[in-house]
Amino acid sequence: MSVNVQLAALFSEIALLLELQESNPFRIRAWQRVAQVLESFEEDIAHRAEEGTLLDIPGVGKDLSATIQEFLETGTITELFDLRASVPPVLVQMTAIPGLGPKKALKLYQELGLESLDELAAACTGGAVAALTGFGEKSQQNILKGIDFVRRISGIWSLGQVLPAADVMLKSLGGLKEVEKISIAGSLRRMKETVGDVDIVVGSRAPEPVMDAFTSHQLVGEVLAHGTTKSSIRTHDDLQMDLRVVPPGVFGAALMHFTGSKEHNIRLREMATRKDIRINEYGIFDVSDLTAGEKKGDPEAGRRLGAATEEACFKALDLPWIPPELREDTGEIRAALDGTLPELIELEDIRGEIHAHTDASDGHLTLEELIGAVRERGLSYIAITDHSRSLTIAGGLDLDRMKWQIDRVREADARHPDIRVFTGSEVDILKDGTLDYPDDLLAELDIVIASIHSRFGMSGEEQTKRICEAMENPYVGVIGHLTGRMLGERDAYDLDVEQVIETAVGTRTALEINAHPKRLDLNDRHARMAHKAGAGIVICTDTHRSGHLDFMRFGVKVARRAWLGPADILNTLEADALLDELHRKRE
DNA sequence: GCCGTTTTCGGCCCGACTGTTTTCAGTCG
Repeated sequence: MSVNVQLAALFSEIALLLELQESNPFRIRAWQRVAQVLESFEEDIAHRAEEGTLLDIPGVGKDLSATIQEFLETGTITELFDLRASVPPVLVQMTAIPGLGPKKALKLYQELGLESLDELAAACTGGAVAALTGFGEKSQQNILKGIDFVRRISGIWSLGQVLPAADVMLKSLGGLKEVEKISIAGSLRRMKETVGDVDIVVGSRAPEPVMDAFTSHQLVGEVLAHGTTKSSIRTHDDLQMDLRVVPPGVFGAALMHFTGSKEHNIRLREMATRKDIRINEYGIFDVSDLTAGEKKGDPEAGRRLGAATEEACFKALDLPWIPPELREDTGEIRAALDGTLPELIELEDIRGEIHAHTDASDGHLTLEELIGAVRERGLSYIAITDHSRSLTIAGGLDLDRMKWQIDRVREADARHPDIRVFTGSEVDILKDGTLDYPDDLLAELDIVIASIHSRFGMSGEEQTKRICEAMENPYVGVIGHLTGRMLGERDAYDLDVEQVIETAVGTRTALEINAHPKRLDLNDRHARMAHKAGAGIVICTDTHRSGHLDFMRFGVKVARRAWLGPADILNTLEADALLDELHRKRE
């Protein structure tokens, strides 16, 4: 885990502990804000500290910069140490229960003297919670359910897990005659690599039938809230979905609001407030002529400057439309103001796939089936990159089979004049950084992707050296799935990503954005870092089965979140130009 | 705790739903 991410987690913990101490809410927000900034901060925070430019980071002042320094120098934060000692751990556990925040957790702790979630569950069963003022029978039941939920679920979902359910719900609701407009919102629309829930926004003049259809849908396991404009459900698989229904005339404002991110919205509103403009889910309002009382009562008070579409809302703020993938408060508002928003890559820009497995190793498609699938999707080239000999578990090809493979791929290429079929391999990087095939074999291949599939436990220093060593090989065009992480299953192995990127630039080796929804590796932050440093980037699906080529859209989304355009991705090039790029290091 | 093309002090985004209350606090997104 990078220092930035470590610090972000610690700052979030400090914010929560301060909240449980009933500190000044704005002080709490200061810690939260910097935690969020650090999470997506591209540069290594240690470098900024060395440069002495910590104070230039938005939200970092005298105290927080001193805390960052302290952590970098000592590995600990005194304030956090003290907070942990003074806040009972059960309070932190309680705030993970849906519906329980700091205030209620504190009340339960103080009134009932609880020390664990088990004791809280017992207090609920015994009726002690319902007897407290501010709580009742319903709260008591909800807390019991919540404890069960906390113990069962991580609340982190990968895109591949949520999209099918989201599509089903979107289709069902979209088919209702009352629904005029509908869209996914929230982190799923921003295409974060993992999401906590599914947000849907509907434009309709008749909200009740839409709400009823939503809360009684066959996917629903439990209804969490059911209002006239807002409802929440949990599916049988424990995935939460929130639906918001607004009049079609304010759909754009609602979509913008519920797409977030929260930090992006806050930044926009802070900016708008200075100009006496109010932003909410009903529109962008000029409130300069209103009294304080008028502003308070009616969320739609004032002169509406925009609401129907997102474009109109951004225009009302003198901004161009900002793509959802950029709305993370990482400089997109500044760029929009300056007119320097990047042109982002689209799925249609991708010309070919260069990482795919056939049934010669562990893929499920024959060579011909794979070529057919490539043709169906309008791509113009494919590289056949089956596994190398050491990866016996995945049917890696030994030297003889590899030679057979090269011949049959060349034959296939000749058979299909409309699709360029490249020879290739996903060759294993061995423990010492050498490759699983000799150089004279690699030299025959059009495309060599080098990846790590073994010894994930090596130290960060060793692992970094191993990968950098592999990049020094002149035939290695691409490093596959750089960090090896599997979302929800396996953490990234220890690695100095900055060092690897530097070597990639120096050796002219491209880095892969692996588009499999469980991998998404490089992630958006690393991809942005790599591009800024000048590394070449390809987006690959690592196809093993029918349908996997469609993962490309996930990889494209990662690239978009990394601010990358078509010119920044190598497999937007035509076949020959791509090969030239990947072979430059062979010269 | 941070911050300033209205401020170095006084602000700091906005609204819906729930459950418990007789008008609202807490939680959530």
